[in-house]
Amino acid sequence: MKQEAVKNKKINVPPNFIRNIIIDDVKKGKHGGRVHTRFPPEPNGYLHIGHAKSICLNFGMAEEFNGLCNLRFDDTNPIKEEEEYIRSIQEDVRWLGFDWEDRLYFASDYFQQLYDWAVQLVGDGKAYVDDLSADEIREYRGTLTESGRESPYRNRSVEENMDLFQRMKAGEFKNGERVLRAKIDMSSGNLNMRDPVMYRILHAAHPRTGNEWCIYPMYDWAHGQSDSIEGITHSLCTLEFEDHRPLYNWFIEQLGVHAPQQIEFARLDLTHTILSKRKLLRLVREKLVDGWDDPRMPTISGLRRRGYTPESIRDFCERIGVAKSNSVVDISLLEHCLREDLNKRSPRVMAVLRPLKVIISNYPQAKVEDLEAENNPEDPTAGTRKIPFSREIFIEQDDFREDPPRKYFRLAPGREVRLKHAYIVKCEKVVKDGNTGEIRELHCTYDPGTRSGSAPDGRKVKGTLHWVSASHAIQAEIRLYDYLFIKADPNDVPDGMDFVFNINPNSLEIVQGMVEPGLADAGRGDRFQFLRNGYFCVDTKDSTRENLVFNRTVTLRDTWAKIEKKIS
RNA sequence: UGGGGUGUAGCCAAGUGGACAAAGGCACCGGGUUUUGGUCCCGGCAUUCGGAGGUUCGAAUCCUCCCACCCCAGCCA
Repeated sequence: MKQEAVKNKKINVPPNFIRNIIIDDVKKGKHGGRVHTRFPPEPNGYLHIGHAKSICLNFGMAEEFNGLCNLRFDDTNPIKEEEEYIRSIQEDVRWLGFDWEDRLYFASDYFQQLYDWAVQLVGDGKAYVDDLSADEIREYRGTLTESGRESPYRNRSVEENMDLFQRMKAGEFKNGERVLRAKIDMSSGNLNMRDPVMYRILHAAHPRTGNEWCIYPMYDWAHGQSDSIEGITHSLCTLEFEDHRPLYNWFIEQLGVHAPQQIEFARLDLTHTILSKRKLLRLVREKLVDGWDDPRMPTISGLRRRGYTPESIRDFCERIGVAKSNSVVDISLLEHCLREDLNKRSPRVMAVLRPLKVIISNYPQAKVEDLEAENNPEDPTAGTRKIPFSREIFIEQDDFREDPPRKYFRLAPGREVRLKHAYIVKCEKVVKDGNTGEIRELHCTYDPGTRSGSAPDGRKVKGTLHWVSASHAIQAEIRLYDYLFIKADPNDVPDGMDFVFNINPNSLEIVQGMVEPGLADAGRGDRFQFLRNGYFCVDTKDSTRENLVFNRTVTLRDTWAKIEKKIS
């Protein structure tokens, strides 16, 4: 039995090329068989589902091979980085279920070491101070097809470079006046090797180091060396860094320090979603959404507020695999993982989104019955609860059709339907507004012999509706979320337009619904399945005891919607 | 003749010369169960691996050429 479980676990974890490399390295005893990874976010925005892929990979590989995974902030650009992001990123990684223990690091922790190493390279004649302006450096760099030219300052003496670099650090020069560059090869086909900038002058306060520094290392100079300092064995990053790898290796080799192996994988892309930090920032800044944690955002905080579980996100990250081809994952896979998890764990509850009053004419005026309802058919241990039933109830407007289409087996004039956990009722009369013709209420009769829903005569009733007792139900604000972008590819826009063009105008619809009375005690963040509707959670920001607010996490699969679409 | 990558079903993705007339998942399409048109269960869904040649008894896997797409010219990461 146990063996089977182990086997099943193995089967469920799809192999990927990174795991294969690590297995191989461990087998060969590389790095003493050690596995040490890191998740290295830049604190310039909130984490999103794409980062979750990287987090799961890095922490996952470490866990699988009894290794370690660090959390390291790549905070080398004080102009873009903020404390708020440092805070939120930690919260999100933790919420996803990962633990960096005492290994919280910052590239800025290594500024002094990085500087000392830079001095070493200057001393070795492998780095030089360049006085060219940014524009000139670009010109000298050449183009994709033409070789670059060497800077006139490239062959300064070690002494002069040393002096200038120290003065850069001392704050003698203004922003942009000079940079430190590695002396590599201006004719390389790889632009990253054409004397990359290592340090730029930035007279800006850093969230962590304050005004201690006015020169800041560039990514290429900081990242690999940080990896090395931390003893990272496998430095996993995304595809766009593939042609930085030669530079990554070059620095490590010049320094002769511990050499981590950089391995690149394809970043996640999702349909109906945008995962560019720049674009997400724009949605926030232009108030096209209600902040980073708007439930329509693909950010971890948005998904959390929407009602996603960390388990479902981790499952998703496992299922999409890890490879090197650029791909766009269908968001329905994410939703599938979500539903699968929520189905197992969510208590069922009845809530009517768009109420239609039903009067059960043959039910006694003042009578109230407490009916027993199971909390979760998927989980027998979830128990049961009592829900009140009375003469006047609300059902969903969608559950009644005056002129029902084919295959519709909900309520219609003269038809019978079962009320979940209650009785079979029959629609006797439709009451309409005299002026508008709008359906006001329904008059039904119930069959007292069908309590709990089954008929003693054995007659079959196809439809089962959810409902709430009108006088007992409580009102709640229900926020119905849909995709933020109408098109699978939000960037597919007419000439001159951008992704904002594809924002779904109906991504949020707010209704005042009626929910069963037991929900009065629901606390922020609690998740439920609203029977036949979907999964909902109590909003963590706006919900109060007096004014319950629910977010729709995801709908239930809706076979009827498909049938209806087909027959119409 | 710039460099670096990738191409397996609508979408992800295993597979790295022989038990492959190519796993698995999502989506989709049928059917069954069902007091959620939910869940669950069963079945279908690539004679073919970007294309063309070649090597081999045997190729998605090796070789050659070609095609398509992605990334790189920040003192961003």
